[in-house]
Amino acid sequence: MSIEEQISLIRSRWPELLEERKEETRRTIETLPPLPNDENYDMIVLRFAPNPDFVLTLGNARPAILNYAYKLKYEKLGKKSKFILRFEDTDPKVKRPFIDDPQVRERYSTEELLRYKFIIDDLEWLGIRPDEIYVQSDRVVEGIYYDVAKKLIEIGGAYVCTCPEDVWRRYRDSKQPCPCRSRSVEENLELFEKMLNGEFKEGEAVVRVKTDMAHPDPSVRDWVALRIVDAKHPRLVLKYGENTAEKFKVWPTYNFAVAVDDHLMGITHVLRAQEHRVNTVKQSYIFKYLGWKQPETIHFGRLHIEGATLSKSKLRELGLRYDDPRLPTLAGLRERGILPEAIWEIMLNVGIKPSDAKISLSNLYAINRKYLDERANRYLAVIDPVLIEIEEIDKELIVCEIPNHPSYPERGKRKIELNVEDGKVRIYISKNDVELLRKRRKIRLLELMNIEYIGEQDGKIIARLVSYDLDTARREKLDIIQWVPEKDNVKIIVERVDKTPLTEKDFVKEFGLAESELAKLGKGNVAQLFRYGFVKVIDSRSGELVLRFIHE
RNA sequence: GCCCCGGUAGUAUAGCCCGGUCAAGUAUGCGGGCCUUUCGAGCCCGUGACCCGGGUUCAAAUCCCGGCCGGGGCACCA
Repeated sequence: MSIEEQISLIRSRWPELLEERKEETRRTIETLPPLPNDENYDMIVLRFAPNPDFVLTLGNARPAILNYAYKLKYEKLGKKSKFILRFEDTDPKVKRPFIDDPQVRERYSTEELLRYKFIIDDLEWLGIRPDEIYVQSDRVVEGIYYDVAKKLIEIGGAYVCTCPEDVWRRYRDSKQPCPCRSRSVEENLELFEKMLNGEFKEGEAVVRVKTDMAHPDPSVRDWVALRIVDAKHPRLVLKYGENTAEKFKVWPTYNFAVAVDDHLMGITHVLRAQEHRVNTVKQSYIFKYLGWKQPETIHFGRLHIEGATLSKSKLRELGLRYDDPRLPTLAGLRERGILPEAIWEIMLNVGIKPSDAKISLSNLYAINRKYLDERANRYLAVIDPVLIEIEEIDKELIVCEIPNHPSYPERGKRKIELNVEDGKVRIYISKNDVELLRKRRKIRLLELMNIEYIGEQDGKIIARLVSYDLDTARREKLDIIQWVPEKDNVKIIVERVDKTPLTEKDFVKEFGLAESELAKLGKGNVAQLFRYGFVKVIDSRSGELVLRFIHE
């Protein structure tokens, strides 16, 4: 029955079913709740600000997609809107940029690494194209943060603190100001100049923002805006050479750089994870001192995925390639066969609510399957092949046709010819199905014929032809199984990753045979193997086809 | 320990701001059926949740208080 026929059947018999069905409430860009106070802005400016210390993970996809989704949403509503990509690479030591790793060096040119192309590629894959791109280490060289820091010192909003860290902590914990806090503006400017000139070593001087020494959260009390880091920034080394990189050792902290840049870039709305909640408070002091308008902020919960960590540092510790299909990096998911549409759907579905969300694998697969199903053609393949000889064939040659995709007949069919010798034809079936055949006795070979089990001889199964027609199989409710010709076939190796990330040291491999047509699919294409699952072609060079199992 | 933020079925989400139309919707999962030359897709049916206790109210998933549980932060990381 076609869908139309089914609907009309239901309509005639149970009309109330159709009428009472409530509308689906699937999340789309249109159904995202409006951003706070959006009417106060002529243009909505959003940003995604990753640290380029690794490629993007599924966790980063949430802020990336949500921010971009709002840009698209407001554009659709006829409002001007902008999406900025900003690389926050202001820690050359603890969070070194991921540009000197051999994995990226072999794939990207120096020019590309300076642009942190590996992240731009991840976004591109998601269909995200930033309107503007900034790199904070460039802005350090341009002196942007130093200028704002000077201004802040001049208006008495910041001071240079030369207390040793442990001494400062004691002041902080007892809510008392340290002696540095009362230094004159002139003194502070002079000391700051010395910091910039390299007259202090790491840890000897920092610029602190005057906040509130009695603030209930100790980390808010006179937080550090700039500090000295005794390491050459790898990106600056690559771009300008050792000597120049040597000169820039005063780096803004996250909160300072974010406050300055959010203002300078005209960001109107910040959508970020809830771990940044206190940072909004810290940053508010900068905005108040300088008379800037602080962006509207929305904090959403953290994202978890079943059976995997999304922590970049932990993922790096695994020592795998960043695009290993076992990894929940975007590059890994891409290799695995997960489609960007599926990631978008999940992120829009999870939305911007403040509670944490755990994505289950079965949910991810179900959504991905929906998109994969229409683009993956169907092929015959068997795992652990067992030869089966079918007797009593009454033809010289058997020709059958397999539809490329049962749901889309317009995609055509392909022919498979089987030679008959002495009234016998030989094919392979999966070891799994042998048991089925023994038990049920009769079985239908998909698009080929109905057979009956006779016995076993020299490791092969002996069966006989019952009939070719489908009606017999239907009438007798025969199981339908897939098969592969004895001669015209190709070896396959399927790599399976059922856990993300790895719990096994190696991939689980399954060996089998597929119809030779499958070998025509190029690397990177997806297929569905009948009664097995969706696979992606990862190598087809050596006569053996290497496939990656995506999911059922 | 201190400071924040959460808590709707296995999972995710809608509703909560502006209490009644919510004996709680949707997706996925799970169970069953139909359809189909796949264990895929599609269609149908079923399953299953408002953390607990008080309060306010004619009426609470929705408002208030307390508890419990979970998460995040407490860096010269981002």
